[in-house]
Amino acid sequence: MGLPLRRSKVEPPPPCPLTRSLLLLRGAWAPNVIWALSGEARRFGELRHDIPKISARVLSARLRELEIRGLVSRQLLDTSPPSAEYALTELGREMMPAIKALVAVGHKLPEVDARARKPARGASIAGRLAA
Amino acid sequence: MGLPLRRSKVEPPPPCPLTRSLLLLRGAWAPNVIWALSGEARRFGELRHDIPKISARVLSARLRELEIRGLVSRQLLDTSPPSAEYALTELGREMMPAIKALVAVGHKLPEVDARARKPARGASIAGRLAA
DNA sequence: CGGAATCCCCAGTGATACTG
DNA sequence: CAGTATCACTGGGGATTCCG
Repeated sequence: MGLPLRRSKVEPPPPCPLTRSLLLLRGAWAPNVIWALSGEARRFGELRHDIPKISARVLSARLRELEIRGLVSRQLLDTSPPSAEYALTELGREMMPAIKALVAVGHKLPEVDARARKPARGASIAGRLAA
Repeated sequence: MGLPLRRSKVEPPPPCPLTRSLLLLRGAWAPNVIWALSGEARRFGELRHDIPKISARVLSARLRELEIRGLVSRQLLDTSPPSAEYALTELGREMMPAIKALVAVGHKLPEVDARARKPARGASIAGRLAA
């Protein structure tokens, strides 16, 4: 799979129906970027400000990926100094209801520490749930 | 390294409304696991068979995490040899419509190579879209 | 059979500096 | 302001092995 150069040695999981849409939400910062764009169009610098701690490198990468995947549009503004404006595409706006449905269910989830992925030795599930 | 400086261990991104639900879909195999459970209850070995190539280690980790997060229930069956049965909880079933909405939008997405995240030098976006 | 412990690798991210 | 180049590090995941 892949462009001529640099194939990944790590074989990806077989795709499931969810795969296509989840590709958009992959990456630690993708959700924040999409959410920040769910309102009105934003410029690069605005996004950096809206999403504290995100690095320019990652923001740039996620925006470019979302653009390639058809969720985000990029418009170079002929201003001085130059600026760029990002917005959700039609497809991007179509996806928002699905996203919001997910958010709604998320609110009903029990609060669990992120470390749930890294089970402490000897700690029982009950213990972690009770904490 | 010198002294035990508690160097920042990859600070997680600030949470956004999506974060909570996306924690469930994190990990390369989580979508497959959830999808495999969306029908009827399955045993550990059945899941390994349903999800080709998944390692026991990862399947176990994802199931445990989903259990902790309240999406999946685990029932130890008192059989011989011992077996375990996994199923979506009430909350898990509540999440399925949201998931399916996401799947529906996914079908409308343009087919883009997974390598979109690793832009090749000099290759234009248009070029990758046309490919 | 269901799962935990160990070892290793690499894709994604952060930090910083630099360019247009 | 809007990105890109380079380096270093981390932890998720694969493979294998061992346990109840």
